[in-house]
Order: sequence, then structure tokens, then C-alpha cells
Amino acid sequence: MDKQTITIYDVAREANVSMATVSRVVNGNPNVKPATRQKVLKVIEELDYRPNAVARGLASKKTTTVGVIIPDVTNIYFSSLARGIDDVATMYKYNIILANSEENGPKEIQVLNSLFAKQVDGLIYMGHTLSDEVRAEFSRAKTPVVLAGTIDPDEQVGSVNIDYTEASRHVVDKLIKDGNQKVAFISGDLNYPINGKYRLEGYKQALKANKLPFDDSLVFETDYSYKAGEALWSQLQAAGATAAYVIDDELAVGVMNGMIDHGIKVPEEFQIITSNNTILTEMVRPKITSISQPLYDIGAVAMRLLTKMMNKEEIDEKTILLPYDMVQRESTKA
Amino acid sequence: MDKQTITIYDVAREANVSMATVSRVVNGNPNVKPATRQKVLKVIEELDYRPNAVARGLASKKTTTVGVIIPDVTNIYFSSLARGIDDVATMYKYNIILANSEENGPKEIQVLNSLFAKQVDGLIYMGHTLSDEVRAEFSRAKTPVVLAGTIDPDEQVGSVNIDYTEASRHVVDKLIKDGNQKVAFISGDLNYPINGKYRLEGYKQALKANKLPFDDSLVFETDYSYKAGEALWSQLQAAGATAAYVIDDELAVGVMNGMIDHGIKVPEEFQIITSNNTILTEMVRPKITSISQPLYDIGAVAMRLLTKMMNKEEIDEKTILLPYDMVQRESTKA
DNA sequence: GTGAAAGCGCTAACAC
DNA sequence: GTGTTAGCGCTTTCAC
Repeated sequence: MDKQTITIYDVAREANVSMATVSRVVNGNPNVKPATRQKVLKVIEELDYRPNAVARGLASKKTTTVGVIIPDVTNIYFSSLARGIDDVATMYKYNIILANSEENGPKEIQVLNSLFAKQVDGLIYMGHTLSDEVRAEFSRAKTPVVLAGTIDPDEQVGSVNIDYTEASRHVVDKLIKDGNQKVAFISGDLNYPINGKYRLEGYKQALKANKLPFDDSLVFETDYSYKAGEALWSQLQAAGATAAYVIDDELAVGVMNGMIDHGIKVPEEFQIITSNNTILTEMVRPKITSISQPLYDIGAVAMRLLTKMMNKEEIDEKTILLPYDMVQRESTKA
Repeated sequence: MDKQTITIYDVAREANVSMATVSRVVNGNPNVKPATRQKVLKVIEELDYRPNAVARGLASKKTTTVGVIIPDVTNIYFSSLARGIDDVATMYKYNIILANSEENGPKEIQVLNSLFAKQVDGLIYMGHTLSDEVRAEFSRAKTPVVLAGTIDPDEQVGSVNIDYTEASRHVVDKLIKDGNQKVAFISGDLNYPINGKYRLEGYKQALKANKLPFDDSLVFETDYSYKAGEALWSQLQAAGATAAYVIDDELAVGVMNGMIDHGIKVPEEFQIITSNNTILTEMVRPKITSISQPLYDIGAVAMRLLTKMMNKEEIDEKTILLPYDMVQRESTKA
């Protein structure tokens, strides 16, 4: 037997006012006489009344909830973005429905449908790529969408990223200038535009600027995992690489440990630069030089952009690039 | 001008049936003639009808949404739990509202209120401790609650953990048997029962079993952070410790690196065992011996338990202990 | 400054 | 097997 849930109606009755008035005080509407407000507040307190957000959502067509699609919360890159998202969401009184997509097509679609069914006011999408099916779902629902740390080559929806091409060019250039003629590009799936298009392009630009030929055998496509990196040492040796730019920190740690475990000295004989500057880069020995992306900020700015969209505010620019940096550590020459 | 949202009513009209029938087919109720079902399905397709979960939630008083309180998604220990939670939630058609608490009292309460206002069907709480205020909120809302990787000494609500005392006793015993007379206990906040009560108790039990005195100066209370660990080396040296049991992996890596960076050899001169067996333990050199907790499973089992509670199924035991293990690596003697 | 009343889109008896 | 009809608890015109 549920202890009867108490509603706005109960409060109205006890306070001798109408539901509308109670609603006004609950929502901070200024058009209420102070005395009335006090009276209502007192009754709310006495009855321990708690507004039902579901009913409010139905009536107002706003849920103050946003959906967040994440490939895997367990991945520090994405969870850092998520943290930024949640913090500014909280700041603006939104809650987050978090869903792991595994970047698995059917599951992604199902999850999106479920979020839209729940009438989220907006959506933040994170992933390595944006499939046509997902894009189709975005336009089917009229809900505003922002991508965080995720590229949409078409720039149809809002997005927050760094300039991956430029960052990649920057660090590969450094590696070359430090004396490496053969710099490996160690990537995840090259079908992801962020890898195969942007970062690879930056890699090529650096080669070109230094009048070095592009050599296919120096491009490695592998899993985003520690183990995958660990296994790469012999192929890197075979290809004659003396340095590598790696697109993921776990992968980079794997590459480095694989090298070291097989007697190759870092940075003396092999140099490494990675991409995400997660705490990992500081926990291993030698510490790894890295591009530093403002992960938390990417998430935070993405959520901020989304709040503007949800409020139908004027947006000056919906494709945002945040500045990156490079942190010099022990896996490269100073 | 919103393109008019289409409702169950529109479908009913177009299909020449009642709203009830549409509702039945949408919800998979078998009491519908196949022919009718087909007709309705066809109209749903044509109109691109999508059920509104908010309206459903209001009418049925079930939102198929559960709240999840997490101190920090960015922490791999908690995000591993969260991943297990989300996977079985999805399996049972629930969505997760994820909220970072920072283990900050007022924020925690506010977040809880917001989740309850959204009428979550259940709640999973993660944290290092359970304040009285939080406990009070739990009982104020009649919503079922399960703790994941979190201790409630009172066992008032459901919970899933490992036996921290026993695990702690086990590894400290090993360290002693391996020849260490002075084993440090490196902990986070000792006010957290999981540390100050359970794990410390296991530490003491191991000492006692080996007829070693308890020595206060071997107990270190510090932050759960890499930096904090790194700074500990001199105090450990001063105390004469030759081994340590550490309650967090990041902290353990910090302790180890601090030692190594100051010329102390691990494991020859100092041995370390940590608690969470996250991927970190494999990424550093030497790799760190660890208690292995089934983090994903703790989350998964917690969510499973919660589904049972939400369905008001019979629960045999709401305080669940999952088995732990120890993984021997390079930071201890074989 | 306040109230009356019409929904929001759906479920859940209950009747037929 | 299908339809009717109350609500669910709140917001939001529109009057006054």
C-alpha cells in the first residue's frame, strides 16, 4: 500500500490557493504575492511535497534531460569528455541519460530510439565515426545534437573538437626535425575520418614539408588497445621506424612497453608521441610526450553549445575547434 | 512551427481501432487479432509514430529509468562498475541517468532529489561511504536502492561487494610470508568504513596470525591519487617498510614510481600489492601484483539485484559478496 | 495577483 | 478481441 503520493493538488487545497499558484511558486514565477508564497512554501514543507518531473515533462514538453551516447565509459578519453558534459549539464539543471553504444550499429540505433522516446531535450554524441543510419536518426528527431570529440565531415550538426590535422602535423614535424627519417603513423581504424582523413593528412603534410616520401609500410592500422600496441614492436622494427606518432594513449603505452620489453631503448632508439595526454602518460616510465587535448573542456563546451541550441539562442558558430598543446616528456628528445 | 507530433490517437483514427488497441500492439499484448495487429503496425509505419515514454511513465508510474550515482566517471574503478550496470540495464530495457556526486554532501543530496523527482524506478549508489543524509533520502523515497562496490555497515539496502577484510588479510599475509616484517598499509580516508574498518581489520588479522605487532607508523592515510603516492617514498623509508598493501591502483603506481625514481628497487627492495587490478597494473613496469575484483560483475550483479527489487520479486539475499582473486605479477616475489 | 479549466500522450480498469 | 473512459500530476492560456 503506497503511502498516497501527495500532489500539487493537495498542496493547493491545504494552502487555500489554486494549483496554478502552487505551480508558480514551485517554478519561481515572480507573479505571486510574498505572503501567498510563504503560505504555499509552508504547506509544501509540511506535506513534504515533491514535484513530479515526469508530469511536468508531459505538460511542458521539456524534460531537462539530455541523452549522451558514449562508446565505452570505461575508456578514459571518453569518460573525460563525459565528465565535462555532466558538470555543465548539472550547472544548467539538466540530467544526463548515459548510454554505451559500443559503436555497434544496431545497438546504437536502438539506444538512440530509446533516448528520443524518453523525449530528451538534446543529445550529445561521442564516437569515432558517424554512420549514415545514425545521421538519419538525428534528422528524424528534431532534437538538437552536438558531437563531442567526434568528427562529422559534413558539419551538419554542432560539434566540438581540436584541429586533429594540425596537431598531427605538428608532432610529426617535431619527430622529423629531431632526426627521424622514418616516422610510423600508428592508428586505429583508418575508416574513421578522424584517423584516415584528418590525422593521416597531418602526417602527410609534415612529411611533405620536410621533403620526405610517404611510405605505406609505415602506416599501421590496429585496435585501440594495450595488447595491440604491445604486439607491434617487430613490425615497427622490420619497417625501420625510429619513431612513431600514436593516436591513442593505451595503444602508445603498449607500443612503448613492447619496444622496451624487447630491448629497444626509448627515447634513445625509438621515440613516441601520443595523442590524448591522459594520466597514463605520466604513470609509465619513460613518461610519454603527448598532444594535450582539453578533453574536459571539449565535453563542457559541447554541453554549453547544446544548452544554447535547446534554448533556441543565436549560435555564431556551431563547429568549434578548441586549442591543443604539446607536452614534452621523456619519450622524445628535448 | 513544429510538425505536429503524431500520437497514439492519430494511429487509432487512421487504423480504425481504439487507442487501447494501439497501446496493446505497441506493448506486445497478445490479446490482439493478428489481422488487427498488422493493420495497426502498418499505420504506425506510415505515420512514423513513436511512443512517448514520458506520457507512458506518467500513466503507468514506471519510467524504466534508473538513477546511478557515481563519485567520478573518470575513475576507472567506478567506470568499470558503471559499465556492468549499464550493460545489464540495457538488457532489461532500462536506461541509466548517470550523475557525478564528487562525494560532496550537498551536491549528492541535490542530485538524489533530482533523480527521485524524475521518478526513477530504482537507484544504484556508488561511493566510498554512505552518509546519514544520503541514507535518509533513501528511506524518504520508497524507491529500491542497491549499493555497488560500496559498504553500508548497517546492511539496510541491497549491496554487492567483495569481502574486503578477507582480501586484505590474504595479501598482507602473503607479503609477510614472503619475508617482510614491516608491511605498510597505504589507504585513502580511514573514515571510510571500507578502509578504516574492513581493510584495516584484514591487515591487523594478518599481522596477528603471524605474531607481528601492529605499528601505527606503518599506516598511511592519503589521497586517492597518483601524486599522493609518488610523494610517500621518504616516509615509507623512514618507517622502515619493505612492502606495502595499497588500496587503489593509481595510488599504488604513484608509490611504486616514487620508490623507483629514488633508486629503490621493486620488488627486490620493496614489494607492492594493490587492490583493483585495473589495466594500469599491466601497463607499468614492473607490473603490479593485485587483488582482482570482478568490477564489471559487481556492477552487473548490482543492477540485476535491482531489477528483482523493482519487480518485487523474492530476494534470497540482498547483501552479496562476490569472489575475489589475486594476480601475481612483478612487484612481489613469486 | 490568482483561479478555472483544458490538455500533454498514454495506460489500465472495465464493459461489451 | 476490442472499445470507453478515467485518470497520471503538472503547465499554461485565458479570464478576472
